[in-house]
Amino acid sequence: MTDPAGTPARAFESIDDVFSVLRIEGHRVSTPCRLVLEALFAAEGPISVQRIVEQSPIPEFEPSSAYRNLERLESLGIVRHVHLGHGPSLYMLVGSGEKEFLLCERCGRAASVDPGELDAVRGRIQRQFGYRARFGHFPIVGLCAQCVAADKPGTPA
Amino acid sequence: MTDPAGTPARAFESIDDVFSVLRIEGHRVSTPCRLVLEALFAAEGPISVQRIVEQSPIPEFEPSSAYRNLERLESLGIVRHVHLGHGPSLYMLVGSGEKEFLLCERCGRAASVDPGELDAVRGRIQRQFGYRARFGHFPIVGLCAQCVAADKPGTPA
DNA sequence: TTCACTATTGACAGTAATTTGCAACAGCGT
DNA sequence: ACGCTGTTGCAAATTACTGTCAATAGTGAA
Repeated sequence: MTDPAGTPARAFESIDDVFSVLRIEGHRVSTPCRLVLEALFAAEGPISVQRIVEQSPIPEFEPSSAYRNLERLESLGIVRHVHLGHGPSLYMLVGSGEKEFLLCERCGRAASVDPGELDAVRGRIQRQFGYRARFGHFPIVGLCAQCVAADKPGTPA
Repeated sequence: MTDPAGTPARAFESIDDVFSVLRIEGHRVSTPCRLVLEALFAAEGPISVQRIVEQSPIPEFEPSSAYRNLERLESLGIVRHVHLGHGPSLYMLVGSGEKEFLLCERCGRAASVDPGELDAVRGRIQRQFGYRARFGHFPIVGLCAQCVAADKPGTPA
């Protein structure tokens, strides 16, 4: 909902939906491609290339192939990635529950929320600066409630 | 203004102020240390280690020394760094105009604003999620006014 | 001013996350 | 089943750092 002239944002019900799209677009559905998508469909949240590769049953599955597949899937609007802190990029399927992220720079915990929840924040930023903020690629970074509390003078660390 | 139990946030008028603090804290003012600070004082905005090193007149000045000095200066609250996009960390002096950043993920331009300008946004985020957001380390990322306009249906790319 | 102590350096190797080059291989339309 | 060419595995390259260590050079004291 509300995706003006952006990514298609179609939701894929199953892996086979994605395979169809890939073939229609003239791509091949290879084993690494399949493995990447299986990992993404199985994952709870955003996952790293390392996780994708090491949980695969085929030992010769290379990170470079995972990167190449993810890159293509991303260019087709099927996958996107988020940068949570200093670690590697984390990949997830588009459409299956759009999320935006708040990251605590102290404890490292990331909270994911539905985009609607950030519309007020986004609205204020757009009115004030003309920016349309997206917290799905780079999160909102700061201190979470717990770390804010731990920071308060009078509260011992 | 408003720095509850955080970094000292003293402003350094000159390089020599910094040198004094370093010596008082028991550190030595070496040539690389001097070069790093000169680069930071001369810079218009946040700069990379690469820029610091390659604009130095001493050819044997190593990036690793720059990193070590920046790390210490940062731990003393004299320097901080920001991540603008996928490139290397960018370093700047603390105190000489606290800034927070808005980054356009399309055109790559970063706008810097005074923290006060983001207080309304920050307040809303804190009330809604309990997070105290800081956009001085990771920026607000989205589309700037120009790129939003270019994105509008009816406006050719 | 010289001395000695040791923080800091240059040089270089190491690491993590990717990216690139290329010959061999394997999807897929026919 | 065939063959075209998109993809792969493998290896080497790249980028942004981080770690090691003997040599050097700031600093306070003599």
